[in-house]
Amino acid sequence: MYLFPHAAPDVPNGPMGAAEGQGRIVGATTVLFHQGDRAEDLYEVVSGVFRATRVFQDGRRQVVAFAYPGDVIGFGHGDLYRFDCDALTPAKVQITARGQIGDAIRNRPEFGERLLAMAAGEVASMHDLSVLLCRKSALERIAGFLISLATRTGKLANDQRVSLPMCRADIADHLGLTIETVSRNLTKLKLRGIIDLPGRGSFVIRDLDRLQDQVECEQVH
Amino acid sequence: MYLFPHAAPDVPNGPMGAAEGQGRIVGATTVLFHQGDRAEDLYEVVSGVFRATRVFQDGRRQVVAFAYPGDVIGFGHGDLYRFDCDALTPAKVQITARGQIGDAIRNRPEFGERLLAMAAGEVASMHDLSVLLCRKSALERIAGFLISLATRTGKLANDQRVSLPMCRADIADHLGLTIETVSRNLTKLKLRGIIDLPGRGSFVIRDLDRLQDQVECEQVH
DNA sequence: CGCTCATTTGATTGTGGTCAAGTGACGTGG
DNA sequence: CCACGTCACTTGACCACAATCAAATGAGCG
Repeated sequence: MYLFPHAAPDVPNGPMGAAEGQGRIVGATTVLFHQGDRAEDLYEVVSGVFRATRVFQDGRRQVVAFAYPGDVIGFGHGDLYRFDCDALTPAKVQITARGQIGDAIRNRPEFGERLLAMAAGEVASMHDLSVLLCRKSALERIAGFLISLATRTGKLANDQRVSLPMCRADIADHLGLTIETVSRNLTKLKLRGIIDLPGRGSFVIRDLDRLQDQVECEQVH
Repeated sequence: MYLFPHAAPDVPNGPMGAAEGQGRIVGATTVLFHQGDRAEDLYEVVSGVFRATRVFQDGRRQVVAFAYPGDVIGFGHGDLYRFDCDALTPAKVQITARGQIGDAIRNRPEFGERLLAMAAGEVASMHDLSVLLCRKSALERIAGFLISLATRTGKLANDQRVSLPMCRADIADHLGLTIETVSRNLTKLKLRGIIDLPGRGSFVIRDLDRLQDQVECEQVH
């Protein structure tokens, strides 16, 4: 679909190349598209954070992913977008019409390779999400989530303030938990001195080793 | 990674095209590759069913996916495979060296487009998995799993016998449940007359409508 | 200040996990 | 052919963790 973590570093001109697309500045809460809209564009996040949400008939919600700079949104849909996407912060996106992609691949095959590599990264990140969702304890999921946020913002170290632009409900719907459980376990991590919660929109890792110990479900090999 | 459901119908020569690769027949329990092996090949499932498994330090296991004919395995890894993959049944696979992919894209850009479409399908199926894992009740997950199996084998109808080549432990590790819970809920569906369990390796949908009612978490729109 | 909304905290319930025993299918060897 | 062993699965009893219901606290803003 859309999330290509860490594509940015080696993609100075953006994954689409500098030629395509136009930068667009959007405010917080701006909706890029709705579930069911015709899927006409790809969006590369230049700055800010976006949220991809699926809503179900019974009111349940799943936050499929959060998109950070370097991630690409809009890939992996059919004719219609499969989820809502809106901005959690003021943001900037680079837009590429999907219709141009076929042409672009034909004209510059290396572009196709790059897209493919991004798709592979996307698949890998969905794997990680499914592992997170399979982890039994709420504490493990939350610790894993915090680590993934810190990693993606390049702040996986002690005493760095990491922005937490999504609300508890978003975290809960992302991890398959309730807001109460998220809150309780964040508090638990804080009481243990592992993290700090200096206010609404951020957290600080105080003891990275112990935070990683919570996520003991690391892969063998 | 690897799962491109329903790619087969419109891909008569296999996703790699008839030219590449060689068919290979393997027996049940054959291991295609291990987690950590150098990721050198793509495998297209021609017949049979494969299982992709991640194992964690603490012994927990996740069955990331089951691969059916038309699905492709080995995509979306970095240098190393990210999971084990073995056959659940006697099977046949079509092998393409990953090293040839770059060349193939450069020479035949439409090949790149096709791979990209497959990757998109793969991402979509991982979305579905994450929805399945987020669904609250065990019954919903199992009902959803049964429906997805029936769909992928083209037997989504009443009174059709659907093969169930994976054991309870595989299902449990795929859905984030325990074997006992899987067993109990299969029994529950059977007692309600929704499915039949005519023996080890298969099930029969007796009341498709009610089975789908169990999975009421359908998407809006 | 007082409203609203997000978050936290508390009390209770319920689903699914855990531990344990029992059943059934299948294969082998006496 | 049947006894036995093994393995997968089922069933049962109990318990823990997270969901639910409910109330309190805190932050942001008019």
